[in-house]
Amino acid sequence: MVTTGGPPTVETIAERAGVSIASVSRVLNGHGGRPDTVRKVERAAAEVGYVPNAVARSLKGGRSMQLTFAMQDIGNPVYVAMVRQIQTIAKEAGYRLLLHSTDAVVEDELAVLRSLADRTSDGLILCPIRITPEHVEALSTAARPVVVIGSLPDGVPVDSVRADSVTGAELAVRHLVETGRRRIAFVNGPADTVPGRNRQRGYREALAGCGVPADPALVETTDFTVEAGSTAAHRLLDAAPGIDAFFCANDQLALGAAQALHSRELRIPGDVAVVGMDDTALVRAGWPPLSSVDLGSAERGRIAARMLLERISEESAGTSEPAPARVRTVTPRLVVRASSHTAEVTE
Amino acid sequence: MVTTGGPPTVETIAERAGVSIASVSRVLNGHGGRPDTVRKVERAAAEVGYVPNAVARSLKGGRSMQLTFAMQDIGNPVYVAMVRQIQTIAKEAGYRLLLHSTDAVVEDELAVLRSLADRTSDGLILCPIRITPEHVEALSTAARPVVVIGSLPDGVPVDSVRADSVTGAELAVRHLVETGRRRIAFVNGPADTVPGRNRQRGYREALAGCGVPADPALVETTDFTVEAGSTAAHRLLDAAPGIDAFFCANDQLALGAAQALHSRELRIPGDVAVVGMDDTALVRAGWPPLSSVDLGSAERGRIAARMLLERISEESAGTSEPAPARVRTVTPRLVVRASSHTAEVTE
DNA sequence: CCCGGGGCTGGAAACGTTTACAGATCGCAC
DNA sequence: GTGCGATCTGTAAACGTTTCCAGCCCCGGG
Repeated sequence: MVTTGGPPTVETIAERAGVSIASVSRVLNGHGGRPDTVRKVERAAAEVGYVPNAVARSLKGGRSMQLTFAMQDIGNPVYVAMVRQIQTIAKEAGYRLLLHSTDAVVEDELAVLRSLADRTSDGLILCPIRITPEHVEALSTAARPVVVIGSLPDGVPVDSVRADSVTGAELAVRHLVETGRRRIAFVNGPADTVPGRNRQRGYREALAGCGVPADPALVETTDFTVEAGSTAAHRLLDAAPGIDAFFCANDQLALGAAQALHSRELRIPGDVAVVGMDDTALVRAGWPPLSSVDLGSAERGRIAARMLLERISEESAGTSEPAPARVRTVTPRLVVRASSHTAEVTE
Repeated sequence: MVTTGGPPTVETIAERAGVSIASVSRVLNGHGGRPDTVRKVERAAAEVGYVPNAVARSLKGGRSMQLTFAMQDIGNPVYVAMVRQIQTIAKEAGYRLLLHSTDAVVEDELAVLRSLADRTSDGLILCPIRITPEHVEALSTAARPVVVIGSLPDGVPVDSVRADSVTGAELAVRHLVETGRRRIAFVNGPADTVPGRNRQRGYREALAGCGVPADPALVETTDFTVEAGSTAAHRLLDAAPGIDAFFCANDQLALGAAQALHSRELRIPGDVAVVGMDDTALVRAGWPPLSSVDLGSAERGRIAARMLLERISEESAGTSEPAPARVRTVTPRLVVRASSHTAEVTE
């Protein structure tokens, strides 16, 4: 009476093969069995097209073989790069990947963290844009291993992998100064975010380090989009004469700045150099190809995924004391392309 | 003795509240109960920070509340647009989203289809790049509802939502002809894919319809990337004199063509017009902003998600006969921007 | 006072799998 | 032939939830 219409289960196979469900399970998981038992079970399983119910398996085993990646908006190429790496590593290890766009809603991020307790996911990679006290609380009490891509306050017992935007910004500014630029404008993203603050700091410190005077009129703060970049660049060009370079906190902003320059018939890099940040696929979209600081998005994704898997296996190995939180920092790398050459050169 | 170290379960709450697990479940699902029972249970649940085990719930209920989206590569902005819509709709309906990159490996696509039987996912949205007989077989016997984004042979009992690339290509070519272009080159993606074939057909038919002679020397076939677009454009410009427009089967290809033109100091659209396809976020990345045919990626994603949810609820409503396969076609829309204006105009 | 009925409640089964345990089977050496 | 060990097998429990069903309580009407 197991031969109902539903999909085949171990019981269906057991009946067909004339053995117990325990034997079916053992054979199917390669845990031994007499040769003829193995044969009968495998045959029956193939005949009915048996596929194990992963949900039941998860319930028994306590592991869902799913990882979650939560970021604000998959539209951002930086997150796309991360998703790619994470997905690849997850797949290799036999995990599926759950995607979560939080739209930068704090409440959503917290909901994701809390829902770790529902056993749906074995671990979480989170890219928070801001860290509130609630985040710290939720991270500390997370029901499953979490890896944060971004910077965390000291003392939060959670692994993290961070970019070094300060150094990254310095790389860009120094490069511009070294190639003869002096009036270097800075188009930044929202200043109340961690990346925003750090990139601003790197910009200032590099200028100071190079002995170039800082001019507040050369800094604009706006959203991380192409349109915002264009608008900001226009504003800067109107207000501050003599700008010979744009350093932008983001490739999107840099593309926007490049458009503003084009529409004013200014030449890149002849009249004005442009350097972006993140080194996303977008650098090859515009003209000329965009110099950009690679903050290691792909690498951060890869490292985060590896760290998470490691935590998960540590956890299931049941070591008494959990290892202390690990922090990895990825070193930035400046990629010079035509948009910041001294003379106009095809890359 | 339920008070073990593990996470709280209905049993933990039942003990604490002095009621049975059945009552706990009922209260927590809002299925009535005496006021004081409700109070006790809710209080106990709050005290221990109870979160229901979604896996157990799935096992009992037969639904995982997860949808799967499988495409070749999340790096493609077209898929990003789809993911966004799908994720939004899934979330609204209480579903989580599983992502699957198949890297265009047929075997992977089939594996995804077959794994629908493992109960992990309640439905699948699939973007196949090619349809093999194995696909047809696997689609017909899929264990869960599937919606295909793309074109399916007649008779496959699966919902699908398709773009109309033929008409889309015609829109682009007609627009170019109407604005005075005569030597219209075509940079296509791989010709052995459905979109590749259809875009080629649209190009040819539009030319014929407009009375413009077709010249095989004006057509290049390559991969769907920026670099390939640039290379192909260079080849065409070398081989076929007098080209005054590029129609590209893809925004990436169009950006590549634009770069080739820039590096040859040809003006867009003054000397050569450029029109892309898909109307992705990339159209605003280059300069000038790119005209493009919107094939409705976002809309296709949205429709596919809705269709899938509808199928799922039909299925669980247990209607005797499944409704026949639905096919929806999204009508393309030409978005004219500066890259194909008759005279150079800032958008 | 007794009976009937409506709403709550608790016990138990079910979803499909893995696995501990005990019992069966086998081969082999004595 | 007997005893022993190793290997395999089947029964049953467990994972955490929802839900069927029977029984209970309480209340109102006769």
